[in-house]
Amino acid sequence: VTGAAPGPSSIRRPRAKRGEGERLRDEILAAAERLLVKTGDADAVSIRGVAEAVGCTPPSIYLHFADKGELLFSVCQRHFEELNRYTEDASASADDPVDRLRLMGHAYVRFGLENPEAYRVLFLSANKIGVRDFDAEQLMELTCFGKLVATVAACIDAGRIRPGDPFTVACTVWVALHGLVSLLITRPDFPWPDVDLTSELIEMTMHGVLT
Amino acid sequence: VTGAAPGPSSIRRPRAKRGEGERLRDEILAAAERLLVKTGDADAVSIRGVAEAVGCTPPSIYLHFADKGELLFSVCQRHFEELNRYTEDASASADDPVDRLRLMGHAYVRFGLENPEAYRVLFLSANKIGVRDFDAEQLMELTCFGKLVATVAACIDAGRIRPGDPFTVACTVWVALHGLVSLLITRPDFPWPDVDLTSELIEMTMHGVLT
DNA sequence: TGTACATCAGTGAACGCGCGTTCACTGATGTAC
DNA sequence: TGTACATCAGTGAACGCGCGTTCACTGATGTAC
Repeated sequence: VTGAAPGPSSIRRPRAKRGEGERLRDEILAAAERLLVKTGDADAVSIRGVAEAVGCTPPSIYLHFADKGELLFSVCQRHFEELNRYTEDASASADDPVDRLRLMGHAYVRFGLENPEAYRVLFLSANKIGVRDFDAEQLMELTCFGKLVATVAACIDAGRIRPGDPFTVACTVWVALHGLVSLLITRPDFPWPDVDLTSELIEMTMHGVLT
Repeated sequence: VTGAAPGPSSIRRPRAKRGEGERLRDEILAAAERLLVKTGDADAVSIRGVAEAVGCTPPSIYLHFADKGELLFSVCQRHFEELNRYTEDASASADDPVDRLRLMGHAYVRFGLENPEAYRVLFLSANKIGVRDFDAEQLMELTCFGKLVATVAACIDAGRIRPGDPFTVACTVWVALHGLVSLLITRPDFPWPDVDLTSELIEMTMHGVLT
């Protein structure tokens, strides 16, 4: 009633110096990521919302991204890199391939539970982020699936996992882990048992796969 | 250019007879279900879209549903009933509890792959369908999870599955199956191996769990 | 050293669109007297 | 049998909103001569 703020919470950021136009690009990406994580829904992130969060106007975003799809695609790439960091760190800390497999599983689940909205965007929403898709090759690399296959192969070579196609085995392992993360995220209201379900599942998977 | 149709493809349905007002309710539900299955996205189903599909006007929908959330909630209930039919049929055809478990798993996956958009709505989207939630008790019943727990318990009693809490074991089994369905649905572009991954996963799960 | 010009980093206003929902209404059908 | 009235099953028009995107522009900073 007392007419406090002029518009919405529109704090204008200062215009970048001559050579620093790319700085806005980073700020847009960061803001889009924040909003995506906050809402967990690509549809809920709007160009206008991002612009307001950054403190610029909507058209400015088109100086750095062709359209909304390209913006969201870039955000996803960042999330994938974060996931890679999780599993990379985990697998680096063990020499035994079976231990490494276990640790990677735990790291994967931990990434999902600590970044549920990011996980939702990466694996739970339709793969059309805007118009753009990730192709098969990109997916292989980005989802750290390559590392998983290699680790499984090492286990098989060492005679620790029953002989079989490493790729297929890696798929079943990934599938099981993904099921856990996605259900814990989308159905937090389900009366989950009061045990460490992650360990429970990983041990079940291990037992199902080991020699 | 030749001005054929008057509005959009607006074919008006005839008004119901005096006592048959409830018929529109069914038609709305059916149309909403069709649209939901076609788009696979609750956000993409609009009151106006449903109205046009039915052949009535948007306000008519409010004669039968309080708001959009209530409409979508009702559609979900129908899908859950369909899922129950799948698993019911499958489990009825085997006496051995382990066989029954296997069959239920296959039926669950089959439901998901044959009704991907329904599955997406039930298990992949946020659990806020509009404003309404399914509560824990409803979920237990609707997802046919109770049957799964009972079957697992039967397996344990028969000494076929390693001793443990049936509920927890059922969770890990569900989690694994869900992971398969959801990844096959959301990532059809992933270079899945050319094997029956469903059987592969179910056998892995069984091997991980059986005595 | 001065000035015209190019470029960079944006802005302001508007476009047309589809959305959920509300409101006042209409016309057919039944019922009471 | 006639008529006033209630109810049922809707409709038409409008509300205000947020959206992606485009267009013409602006003002500061650098560069060439």
